[in-house]
Amino acid sequence: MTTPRPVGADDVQLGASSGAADLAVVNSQRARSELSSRRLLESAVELIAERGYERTTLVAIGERAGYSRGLVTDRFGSKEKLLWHLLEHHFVKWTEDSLYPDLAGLPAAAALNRAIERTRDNIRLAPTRIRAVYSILFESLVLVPGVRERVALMHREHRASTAAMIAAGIANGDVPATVDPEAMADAWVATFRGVAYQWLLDPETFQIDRALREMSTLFTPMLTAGPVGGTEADPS
Amino acid sequence: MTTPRPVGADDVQLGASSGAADLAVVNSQRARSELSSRRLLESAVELIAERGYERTTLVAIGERAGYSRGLVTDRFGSKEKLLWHLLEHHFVKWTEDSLYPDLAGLPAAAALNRAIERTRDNIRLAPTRIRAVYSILFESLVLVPGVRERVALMHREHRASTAAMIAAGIANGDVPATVDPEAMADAWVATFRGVAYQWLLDPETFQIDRALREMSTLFTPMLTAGPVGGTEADPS
DNA sequence: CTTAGCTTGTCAGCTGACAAGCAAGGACCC
DNA sequence: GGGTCCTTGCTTGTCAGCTGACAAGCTAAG
Repeated sequence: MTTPRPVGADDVQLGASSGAADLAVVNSQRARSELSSRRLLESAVELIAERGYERTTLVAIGERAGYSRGLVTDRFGSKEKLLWHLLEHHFVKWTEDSLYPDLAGLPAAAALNRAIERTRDNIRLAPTRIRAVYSILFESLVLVPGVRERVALMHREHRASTAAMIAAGIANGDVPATVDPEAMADAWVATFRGVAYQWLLDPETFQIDRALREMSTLFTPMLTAGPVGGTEADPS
Repeated sequence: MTTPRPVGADDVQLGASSGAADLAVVNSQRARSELSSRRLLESAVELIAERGYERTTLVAIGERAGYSRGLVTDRFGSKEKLLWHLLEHHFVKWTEDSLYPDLAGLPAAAALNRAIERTRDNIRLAPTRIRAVYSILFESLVLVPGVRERVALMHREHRASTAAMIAAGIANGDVPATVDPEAMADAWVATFRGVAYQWLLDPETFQIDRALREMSTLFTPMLTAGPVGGTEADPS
């Protein structure tokens, strides 16, 4: 038995598949374990995207990755630790390291539109990963309490930072003073999650691009201090 | 063994607890079975609201209702059939028989505000039942495929009827012609679901009343053909 | 030879389903 | 009205399938 040596946050670059290197058999032990860890994570993400976390079996993860059923436990310690790894790595880290910096300094309306664009790009580029993330977010409602609390905290922070952004916009006149920052942040995050929910629920029928566009149509005027109270109804 | 005799849709009026009758021991067999069915459904709803469907055990349902573990299967046939019963009874039936008629004939903006009010009332009056329903909606993403398809269908219909309502509003001038009915319906349903999600996720912190109010603030102007493009910014 | 990577054997806990059985209700007959 | 017997409501015994965890062991790297 190998001592459970949890994969560090930066051991693995999931999604950045190094392509041909997979076959150029570098048999160094370090390389082997990195490869297998990456494959395990990929399998896990795929399976979670397909059927959620609870219905995903360690056996299934191992087999799809081309290994045995025991490797996941050996690598990550337990199934739940794997979940935490995915949660922190794919969601929290992405939000904090990639999304937030990208929005920094933008006026509120522009920032929210940028967030929409980023989401659309992500869905186009890595739909499986996004599905897996959202799957976990929704499933967290009925998982181990700890996970739900973590996700709840993420959302609290997300609402808070959105509200802060809107409040800043009010302070320097970009956003109408009639807006309630916290309430608006509630609605913003809600719409985002609801769009994701419907997409997961019914990928074939629900047109997520249209829905994201509509979000922009809906929120932009509310966050824009129009020249004189225009609904932008008549740009002709 | 008793032949599995599934409870008919109108055998049981869940929630309409007849109060004192519980103790006024009417030992008629018919009365006994109605009482036990009602109690079983109540327990199931409570437990699903607390921990979701999959983590709810037949043993737990029976025990909480004051019966044995075997009764649920005997009454409903299987755990999954119980789920279907709740789904059709609590959600579909409520929407079609109670909500839709209530909105009929109202202008779009008024109808949507009425839907918000109804939701708020429901949450105040029967929070547990509402939590259970939403729990099932979100959990359906990772349940037996059949359930998910049913829920997806419900949402398709819900979007369609919302879009139709908006389109009708455009036709008779209540709603600005710039609005895209389908896209608006997408966003509307999305916001509703996202508000519910955050409420389930974090009941203590998320202020659902505020969020519902903000939904109104957000959608009402978009669905109202203002006198002359007013954002309703200044009602003073 | 030592250690790391990975596999396989094995086990225990849980859960839903089903069948057999018990006790109380209720209809029918006298 | 009271006794008999069938029916209904409910319980308990039991089982099989699944799954995550752990330990021992094999193979190849170093």
